[in-house]
Amino acid sequence: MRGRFDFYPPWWHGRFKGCGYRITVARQAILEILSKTTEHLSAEDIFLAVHKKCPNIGLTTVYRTLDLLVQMGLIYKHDFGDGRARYELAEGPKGKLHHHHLVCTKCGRVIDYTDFIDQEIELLKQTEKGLSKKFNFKITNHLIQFYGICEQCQKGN
Amino acid sequence: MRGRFDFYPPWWHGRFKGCGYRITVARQAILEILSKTTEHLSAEDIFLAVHKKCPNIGLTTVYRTLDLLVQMGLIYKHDFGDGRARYELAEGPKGKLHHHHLVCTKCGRVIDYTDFIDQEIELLKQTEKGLSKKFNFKITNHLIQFYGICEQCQKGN
DNA sequence: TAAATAAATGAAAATGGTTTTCATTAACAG
DNA sequence: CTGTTAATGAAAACCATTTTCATTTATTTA
Repeated sequence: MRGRFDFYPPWWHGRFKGCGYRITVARQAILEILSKTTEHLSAEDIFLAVHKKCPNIGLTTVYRTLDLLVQMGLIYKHDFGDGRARYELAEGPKGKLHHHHLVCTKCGRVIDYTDFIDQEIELLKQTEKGLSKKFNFKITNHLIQFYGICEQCQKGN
Repeated sequence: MRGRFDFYPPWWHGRFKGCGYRITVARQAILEILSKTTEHLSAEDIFLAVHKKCPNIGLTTVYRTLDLLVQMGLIYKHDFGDGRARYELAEGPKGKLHHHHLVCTKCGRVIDYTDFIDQEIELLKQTEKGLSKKFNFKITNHLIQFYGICEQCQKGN
């Protein structure tokens, strides 16, 4: 049975129209993949997932689409130090909790956490203010990440 | 005129000996370059600088030496998002102030800052403790970085 | 001090994620 | 439906970094 909103176009259509971008099969497929996972997918991950449904979509298009989505602010591009970029939906129609990441340096697992975010934000705000003033540096962004060994890797192997 | 300590081997010799590593011309040259700059040099920067004095030292050796130095904890390897790793001496014989970085997303300039570090460290400590407990994650490292536009880039160009 | 040995090195090739090129296809305004 | 132009796919290019392998060199041993 169809949900109540299935007759309306996906929420991101407006964003595309507003920017003059075309809504293509590839772009819809890629956004669909990203909106159906909580993982941090690499370009290749996304390519493989998209490929199952649309085998004619190439890796190049995946990269180009991801760049576009990052530039539009629809997704985040992360570097967890494993030599490949990872992507994550920035927000859904309902919005999404701001979070930071715990990265396991052994298996590469990434854990999102929202705890302590308030304190972090507070500190960041103060630091940003101080640094902006002292160095006359206009801060637009920050990166906080913790590295270590996850539960699983501490136990077996 | 020679300084008082020029007759003693450089302070890192002990570290090498202790680990069973050999003290070679290339390693000394690379460490010398790194200890004479406050900049965040890329492997190629270092290769070029070393090349002036010792044209026979190859880029491969620079990469290998940098890996070794990182592993020994003598230098830090940073990723400021410009597609190449950057290296910085971790500490001198007198030690070095712990600092974080402000990265200009326009020109790539990196500013070290030590201000607010105490508060940051305090927050990090608390956060690490909380996260370790909640996720049973053994945190070994963290990354804090601010991005924005530097003074020069705000003005001209 | 000279020979032995194992680590370190240089040059060239390989790797691998990402970007560019260019001819073709498809979205969508009219 | 048709023309315009953005979007695309395939292949090649890119570029920082790593690997291979034969040679050199720092250090050990005799």
